[in-house]
Amino acid sequence: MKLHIHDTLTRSKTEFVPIDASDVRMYVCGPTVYDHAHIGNARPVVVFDVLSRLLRRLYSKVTYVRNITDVDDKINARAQESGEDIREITTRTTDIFHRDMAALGAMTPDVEPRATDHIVEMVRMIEDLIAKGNAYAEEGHALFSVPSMPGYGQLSKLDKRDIIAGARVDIAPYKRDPQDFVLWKPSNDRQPGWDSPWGRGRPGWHIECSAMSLVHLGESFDIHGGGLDLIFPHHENEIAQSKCAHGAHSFAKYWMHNGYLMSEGEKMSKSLGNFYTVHDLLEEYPGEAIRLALLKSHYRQPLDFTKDGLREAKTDLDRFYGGLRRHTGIDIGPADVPVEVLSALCDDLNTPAALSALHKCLSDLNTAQGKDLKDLKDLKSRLLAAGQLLGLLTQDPEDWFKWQPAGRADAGLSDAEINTLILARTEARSNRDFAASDRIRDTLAAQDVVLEDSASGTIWRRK
RNA sequence: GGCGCGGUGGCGGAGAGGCUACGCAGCGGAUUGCAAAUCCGUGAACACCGGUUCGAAUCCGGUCCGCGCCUCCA
Repeated sequence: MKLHIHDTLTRSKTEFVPIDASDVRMYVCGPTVYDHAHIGNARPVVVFDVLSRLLRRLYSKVTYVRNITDVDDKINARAQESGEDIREITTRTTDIFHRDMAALGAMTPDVEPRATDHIVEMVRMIEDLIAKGNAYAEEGHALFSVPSMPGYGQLSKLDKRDIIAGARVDIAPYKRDPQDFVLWKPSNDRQPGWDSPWGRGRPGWHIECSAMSLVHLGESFDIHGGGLDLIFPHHENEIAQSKCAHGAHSFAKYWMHNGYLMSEGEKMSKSLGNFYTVHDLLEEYPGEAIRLALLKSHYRQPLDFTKDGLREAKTDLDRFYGGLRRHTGIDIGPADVPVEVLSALCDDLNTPAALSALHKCLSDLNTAQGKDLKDLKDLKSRLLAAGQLLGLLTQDPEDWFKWQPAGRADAGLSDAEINTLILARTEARSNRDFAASDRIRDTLAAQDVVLEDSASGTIWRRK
């Protein structure tokens, strides 16, 4: 099946044709590790995780690179405030990021390069740009000369006048042109720095991604992804650096950007305090519910992330896992992903349409009572295969229903206590003592434990 | 000011010139000791004003509302 994606360069949906079908290469901008990832950081991780899963289904080999930015002035500022060592901040934050993203069901990228491991390549690239006349050194800085690149501004569709008119600060004296941007800047003794032809310093923001994509994917690769907010200046400048260094036909063939996030109807901002970190949300909700809440809208649409939406996503998953739990005894076999799911994803990653098809799979399974075993096995296998492609429905239903929030003040009833109460209730029911039976059910309900009676016994779940 | 995105039923959210998804919630029914779960059925929408068209939620123009970006520092 042919994959179509929306390319930011042309602002239109186009057929995806890989440069090399035997190795599809994708680069996505990863986090700057100075603080916990918020839900806005999680969106591109989840979106491009789905894309990488889809690509792996369509092509024999995929190389997915997502970097860690561990040198940045925001990190330096954090170290200044807290007194914590920069290395400690970046290591600790990276570990938490890994755990949080794993909880969202995001697979580890094939390569996760760190900026500080690629300083040599960055310096080499800057030297190359200077040698080619696309950059210059001035007062300990190295700067990219924007007028040296004829097509600058193609990704963001900004022209020179707009960029200068929009500049929010006075133009630094070491710039030859107001649009020029920093490739390398000098560091003082308290700032991290590396020796370079321009003195001890550190890289500018954009050069790292140009250098890391070069090392791990080559001069040309297929897809470059990230959030909408990175189009300008970050991606525009990456294009400038890489194309000037390696030729007009080099660098990313397609650009994909996910839409921005709002939170509870307002734009996310620290002053409003409506800033959900993934880490905090995971204290209250299963990671899979967060993932589903993100995938319920199309990746390019604006998304208003709310607790209500999260609760709804959890309810959706209760239904899916409920269906699976009812068929626990049915083994699964190899199954094709339903064509509706695959075609939805191949249409520019239309996850809402794919989820709609996933619900159809569930209905098919739920209405299959009385059908023979082979049908049930097929239906269950198809549902799970479809879920797998979306990174959903990957856990044991029992684990899903027994999950309880880590952030809860009182731990509630243990599994064993619940089972004991259910046993007592079953005894009461067999004596037709429904008053006692209902009392026990009310007790459990007060602890957010819901019972379901069936011919084969009573099962329970936490709400 | 410049560039760009969006406004769909009570809610979430696809689609996109005639076939009007899907989910949650609601309502009616089946089932159940009663529930829960499940199943069956069901009402309900395309921000506003013009235009194009046999036909517009979908295309065009305008209005209103919400949001993003406008380098290096923050």
